[in-house]
Amino acid sequence: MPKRPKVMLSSQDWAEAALNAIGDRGVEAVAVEPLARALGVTKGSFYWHFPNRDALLSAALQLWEARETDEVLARVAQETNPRARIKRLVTEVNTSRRASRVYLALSNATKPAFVRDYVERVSQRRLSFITDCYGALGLSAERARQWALQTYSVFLGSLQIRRDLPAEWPAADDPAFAEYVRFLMVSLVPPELDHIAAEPDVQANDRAHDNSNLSDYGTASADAR
Amino acid sequence: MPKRPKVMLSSQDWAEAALNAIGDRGVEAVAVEPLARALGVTKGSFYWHFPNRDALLSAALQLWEARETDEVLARVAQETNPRARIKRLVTEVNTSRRASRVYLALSNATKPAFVRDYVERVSQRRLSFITDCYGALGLSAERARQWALQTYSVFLGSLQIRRDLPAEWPAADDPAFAEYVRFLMVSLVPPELDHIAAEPDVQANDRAHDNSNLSDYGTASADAR
DNA sequence: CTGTTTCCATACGCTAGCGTATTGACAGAA
DNA sequence: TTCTGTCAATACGCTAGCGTATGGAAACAG
Repeated sequence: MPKRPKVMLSSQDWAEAALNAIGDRGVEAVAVEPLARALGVTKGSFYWHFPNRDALLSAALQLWEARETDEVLARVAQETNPRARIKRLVTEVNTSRRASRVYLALSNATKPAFVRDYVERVSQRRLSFITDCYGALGLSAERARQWALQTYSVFLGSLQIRRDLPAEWPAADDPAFAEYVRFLMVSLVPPELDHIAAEPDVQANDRAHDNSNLSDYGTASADAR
Repeated sequence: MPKRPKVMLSSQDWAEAALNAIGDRGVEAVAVEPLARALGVTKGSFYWHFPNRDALLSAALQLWEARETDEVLARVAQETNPRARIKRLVTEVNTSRRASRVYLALSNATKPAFVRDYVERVSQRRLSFITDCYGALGLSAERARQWALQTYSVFLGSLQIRRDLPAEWPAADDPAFAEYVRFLMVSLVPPELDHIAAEPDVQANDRAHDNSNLSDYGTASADAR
């Protein structure tokens, strides 16, 4: 006697489950039949909502890209000055463990080629955001680019260390974590950078209002090279 | 009439091919029949040299771990002082593109659980090596640990950026690359660290290492615009 | 009550890859 | 020559997952 769940599945539910599977066991785990089993249904359900597996993956990736953008916007809304934004970024590496795993899994996927497109767009957007933060401090384009590459490298590397050597990484509640973040900030946004903005570049304050570079997909600074 | 190649395959050849497959298309690509086709033989050859697929993967991983250790030793042999060693490390991120891809592929693999053991050992060894470099500069254990985490993060993050956003990364022959490395070194091994051994005030690092971050480079590149 | 739409189950064929069993070719030793 | 060990080809069965086809049950409309 198969029980009939009153609540029926939507394509959103499938995409959500796919994203979870990616975070837990990688892109390969986005398989129709195993996912159906996990959701308590069969393939028959899936192939009503989606034409094939790639469509599910695309839906999951769109969901991911949208959320990744939303989260960045949420972080931006809270912090106003560039220094606080960068610190926020470094700190929040340790908040959503799941988001980290999803990103790492996706960034390494090769099988469906279109995954790379999503990863590239998100990565590009993140880097552009950081670059803009340094630009708002009054740095030149080339110099902001260097600082941003360094900071984004630390950001990405932290994700990996926390995954591959969790014992070496201080827990978020450990006081050593806060201390390490302060340590990082000295290297990533040294105090002198604030004086750069004050001295030679008076329009640095105007740049503080310029949040629009987040909605334009980061193409503005992409052609800076 | 099947041609008989005079040179027969050894288990080493299989392990080598497996490593290449990992670097090119991920751990999933270590499949018996496809690899056999690539080597111009059939499964019959493989199952004489190995009992199963996992054995091949183990062989490839042992090969990888051994070489990873050897390469580090080779790097150590060339550079004597800690500062040069760290710079070497950062620079050589861009030398062996293949080794980078292999590491990234392995570090994201989940399917055969024992892969994680190899990755963890290699990662641990790398981090310890960097920590020792900073320790050799006279830093306390806790301090060296922070610096090492930062440097290893940059190291790992650079690998990812170069893979996911190759357009944003300067080519090894580009003069911008050498400039970026010099920029990084100021953050990762600031000059003050050399004098720490003489003055054991560990807390002074925070203040000390921020006094020449920009003076070094503000002159090096006359920013246009 | 009858028909239609929506969502899911079942059954089927297909492919790729794993592992086994058997046979065969060739080289060197006896 | 004959025997034996080494390396490889072939043939087979098995599993997991994709995609299709078809049927069925519930909700809703008329």
